[in-house]
Amino acid sequence: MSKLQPARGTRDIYGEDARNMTAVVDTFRRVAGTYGFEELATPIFEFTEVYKRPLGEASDIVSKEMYTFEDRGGEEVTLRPEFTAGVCRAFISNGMQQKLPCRLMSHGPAFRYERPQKGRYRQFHQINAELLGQDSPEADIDMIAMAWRLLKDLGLGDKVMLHLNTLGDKESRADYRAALVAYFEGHKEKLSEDSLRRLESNPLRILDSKDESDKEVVANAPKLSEHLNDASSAFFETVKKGLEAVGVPYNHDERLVRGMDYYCHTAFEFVTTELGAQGTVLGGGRYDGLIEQLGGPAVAGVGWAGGIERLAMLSEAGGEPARPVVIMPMGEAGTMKGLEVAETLRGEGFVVTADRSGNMKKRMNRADKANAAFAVIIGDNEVEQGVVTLKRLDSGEQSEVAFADLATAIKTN
RNA sequence: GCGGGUAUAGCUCAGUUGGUUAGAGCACCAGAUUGUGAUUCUGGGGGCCGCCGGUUCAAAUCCGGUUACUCGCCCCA
Repeated sequence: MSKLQPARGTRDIYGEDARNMTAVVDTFRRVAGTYGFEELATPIFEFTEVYKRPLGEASDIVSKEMYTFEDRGGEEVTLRPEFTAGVCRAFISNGMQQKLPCRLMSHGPAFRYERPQKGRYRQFHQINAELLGQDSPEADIDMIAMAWRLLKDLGLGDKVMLHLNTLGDKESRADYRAALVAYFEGHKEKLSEDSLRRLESNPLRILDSKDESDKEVVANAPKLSEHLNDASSAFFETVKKGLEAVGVPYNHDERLVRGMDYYCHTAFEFVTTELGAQGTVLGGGRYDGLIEQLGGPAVAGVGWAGGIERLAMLSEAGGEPARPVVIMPMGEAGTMKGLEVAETLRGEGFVVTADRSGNMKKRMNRADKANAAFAVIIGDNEVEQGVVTLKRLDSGEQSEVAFADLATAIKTN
């Protein structure tokens, strides 16, 4: 057992995992591209202020979830825990409000100092899409439709379910929050210890508590849908109608909430039951107050982020790598000719590697393990005659082929 | 930060009521075949039994601690 391990909550990604994750990102790029999104790569760390300001000093998030450091120049910096704040900062920094709307896609690592679990790492990877500068419900529909198309393209149409809710506008939210707190205050004796704390810090979170006694209390709690003002319910109705129009199945989940108060209207999550407690595979919503809170103009925003590891685990979209052609030169002349032949074949689009060490048996053995389709043997005999010995590894049959005919012979075999 | 489970070879795992040189399969290396693989046969390398301490004549095995992994809780921007 080696003592050299990656740091807690981090891991090396290679082989099948790497292929699956790459496939998720490739699919994301292609799909988001068809919705007019362009790439924005922000730094993976920012001044701590960028992440801290929208959250409020005292929250658990700031105090125990962020990777925060003081750098050598004495600056407080934080490894990005999510994409949205950094994207909004980039939007402000680069004056992007000059050409609204902005459709921005990003992907890469993010960091949270948490206890690792299945599908939850300290360094994890996300795909992220933000649509800035559209405050109409149709923008929300576009975003959800795009997420749904991505999930379907990843083969997850049957494995995930869309949970949808509205948080209403500022006024509706404040109204509801007050009603909710009043209700829970009257049922304190039945609430769990955790929820009593939440009553102070984040009452909406009591709604998705996993405690059985809490669930009983929640069942009769006032509903947000009963506290929506006209504008808010009209907004939500449009979103629902739009989803039906574009064929995205959804489930109105009144317990789906967001804690931070820059969120408004649409909140959604695509959830699977196949990943234990970490069922959310992609989630997002509308955050019209965020950019202003960061010190920018009043620009509306709606976006989502998806966990690449979780999506990759479910979809296994990576497939197998292309089968290589392995060059096996024998002798000096063969080695030189082998270099030349390899380059020619690569130019034709083949995956070509060379195995120049060991006896023929070893080389064949390695070629077999590499899942090679062909072995190309080039010895002194072959060089003299201007041919190679081409062996098809699946059948074991082999024949001599002129240099000039090699690419064609491989293609047609 | 809090609770449960697990820790034996590169991987997956056996290992009896504590008992003498700790096993298997797969993988790896070599040979049978010095220019022909995947099948077969023969042989081989590899383990401080996570770590530290305790009980005992004796610990992979029992006890305590610790670390890592894992499942859940908190949190989830």
